[in-house]
Amino acid sequence: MAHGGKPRPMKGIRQLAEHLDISIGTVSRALNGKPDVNEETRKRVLAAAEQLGYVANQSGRSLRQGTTNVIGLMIQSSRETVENSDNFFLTVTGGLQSVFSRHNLDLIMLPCPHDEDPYEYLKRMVARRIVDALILSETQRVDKRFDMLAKAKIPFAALGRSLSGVQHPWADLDFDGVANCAVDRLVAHGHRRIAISTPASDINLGFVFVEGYRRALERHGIPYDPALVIRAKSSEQGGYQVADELLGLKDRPTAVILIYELMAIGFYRRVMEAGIIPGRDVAVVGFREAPRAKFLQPTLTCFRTSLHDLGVELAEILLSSMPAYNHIYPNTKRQRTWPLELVPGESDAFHLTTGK
Amino acid sequence: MAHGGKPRPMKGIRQLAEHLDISIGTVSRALNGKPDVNEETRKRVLAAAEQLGYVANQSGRSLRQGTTNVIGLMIQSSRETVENSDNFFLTVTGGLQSVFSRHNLDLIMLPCPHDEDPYEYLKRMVARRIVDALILSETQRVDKRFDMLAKAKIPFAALGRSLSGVQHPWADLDFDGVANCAVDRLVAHGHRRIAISTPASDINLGFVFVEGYRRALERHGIPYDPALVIRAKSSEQGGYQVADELLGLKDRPTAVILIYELMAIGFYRRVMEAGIIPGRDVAVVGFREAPRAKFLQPTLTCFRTSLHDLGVELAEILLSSMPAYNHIYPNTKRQRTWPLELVPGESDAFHLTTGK
DNA sequence: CATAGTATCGTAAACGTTTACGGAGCGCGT
DNA sequence: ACGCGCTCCGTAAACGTTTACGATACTATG
Repeated sequence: MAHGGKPRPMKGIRQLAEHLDISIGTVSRALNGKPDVNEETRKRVLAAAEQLGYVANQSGRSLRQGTTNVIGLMIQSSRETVENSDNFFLTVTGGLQSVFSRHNLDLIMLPCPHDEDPYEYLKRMVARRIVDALILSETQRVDKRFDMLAKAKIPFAALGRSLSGVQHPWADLDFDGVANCAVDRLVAHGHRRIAISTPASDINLGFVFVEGYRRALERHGIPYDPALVIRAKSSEQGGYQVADELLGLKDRPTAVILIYELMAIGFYRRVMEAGIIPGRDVAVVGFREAPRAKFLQPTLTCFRTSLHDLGVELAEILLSSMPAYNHIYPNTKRQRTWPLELVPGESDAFHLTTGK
Repeated sequence: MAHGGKPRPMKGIRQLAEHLDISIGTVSRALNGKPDVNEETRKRVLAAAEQLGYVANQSGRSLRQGTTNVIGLMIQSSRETVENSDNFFLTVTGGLQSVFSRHNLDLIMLPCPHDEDPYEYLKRMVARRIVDALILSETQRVDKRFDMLAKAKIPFAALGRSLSGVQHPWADLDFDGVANCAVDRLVAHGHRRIAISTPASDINLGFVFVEGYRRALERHGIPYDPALVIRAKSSEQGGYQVADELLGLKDRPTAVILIYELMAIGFYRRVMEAGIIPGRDVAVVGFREAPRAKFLQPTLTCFRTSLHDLGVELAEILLSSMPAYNHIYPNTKRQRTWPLELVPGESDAFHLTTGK
């Protein structure tokens, strides 16, 4: 109240302290909710901080307590994923944030440049200590990043499984279950030659997907034919290419399972060029539901899920493995396959033999 | 060489210094390329740092020199954009990074949660001093964020224009030019009633787009009819809705300009439901080129550009307005409309009156 | 030889916090 | 009167850097 006037830009906690005629230590304690401070003075401090617009300098705080209150989500804008991944990550991000924000944690995205090795990039980010914990995506089959983070004792969780040695927390879409469900449905509709698409890179989800497919076939006593597993980019072009390859086979499949729903657009196009009509001559099942898949004709059979809720789950998994928070999120299951729900469409609604 | 063994995890510059038997100050100078250090010792220091995997702690550095070497790209995953942002941000990010990495600057993405006011979110991020400079996207017509950053003296650039008071650096797609070009082309093909779509929110690009359209019409002596400006979401559904609204008009337009190419999918669908064939009965022009637009039939006339290069330009614009870098990037033009190139398709290739 | 200049390095202060530690004041029971 | 425990607060050290400043050794110059 003494030297009134406009709230000048705060320089630091020291100014705030001498404005209040309290010691700097007490101010800090008051702001951080420490117990040994009079409730009355705490109110004063909080009010003054609010009024003067004081916010603790993150660098000072991090330096002292070795914590940043920031969680990093690493994404690799690899050439393949960059074509279709934005909505995916942004939606999951929404779920993550809804949990983190409750604990005053901020989420930042760490986009690894195309031309940099993801491992080196991550190492740099870790060394900089800009984040307290990490969420990794686009997990490789064997992923050195996990071992590195484990060794560096940085808490992390993965959006996607991996076969790495370390037992890490993760949440992942249930590729296995989807492949199973798709095969079951197609077999029930009379199909025996069923093709499947998988990403070209050695990202782990492709293996899980194909493995689920393989086991489902086995269950139905259908031989596994490697020629029916097509590697292609997860894009329209990829779908086009898948159709192209399958059309070239001597013994063509009667059904196909696509790992990404957008591929159906290209797939439809290519087979129609060959006079084959999806939903009548060939059955098509897509993976995730996307708004644009709704506009396909015939409508695409695919799988629905809430990526937002997946983000929520993943955030809780991460927090449960952070020492500072695992009392809030007790040791829940730290590895979670996220279910998807079948959305029947017209693209595989016919029965192969009866033709209806 | 003395106490050999595995490179233990570095604790700090101090350990590195005593490992080399040099003073901590010299080590710091050597690492940072300061002049007054022997080239020979510098080599030794760099080698040791590399070998021991030492990387400067960012908190300590930031605290001392008030700089973080991090640039933030703020994105708002607003409900509308999240559905269609596609690869847009990730592609621009690639361009940004290719420039920033040359200066040892890292880019992080700051995703503003749905439920938080972007202004408050930004204020918090600024107060935390986690970034040196900012790139703002999805600029509003009047955008308080600009004034705030200007007042706080945080360097920034915008991906998109704004009408705010402050004269800020920006790079933006040439919505104006695109609208002009599209109108010119359609008029040349005999059209006089031309509709246009614009986003529902008060994001600035919509205004620029429609304004360019209005002026182009004026140039051709065609009256501006507000009924032909349709507000819709930039998605397939939005395109569907645009077609729906236009079909309801008594005096239907013969051509439409869509602000987002994906809208064409929904637009095509709706008009075909009404027995109207795009490219024959109605002319369609889309905005940006996207892989999936290639799969439309008839092919969509749209506009191509390199979003990566736009990112490069934007990065340079930002650096040129940062005190520490503007000697490297001299005062280039700090406001840049980014050109797009027409990609003629079949969707507007016919002449209205001759019908060919 | 004295002096000035140069190249290289060490010392210590500073950046803004948090927190361990101790001290002052007070009430209370013996 | 004394000691004890409790509440509240001030002091100062520490986190890991960078950098202004001064110190040293050496070279060149007169």
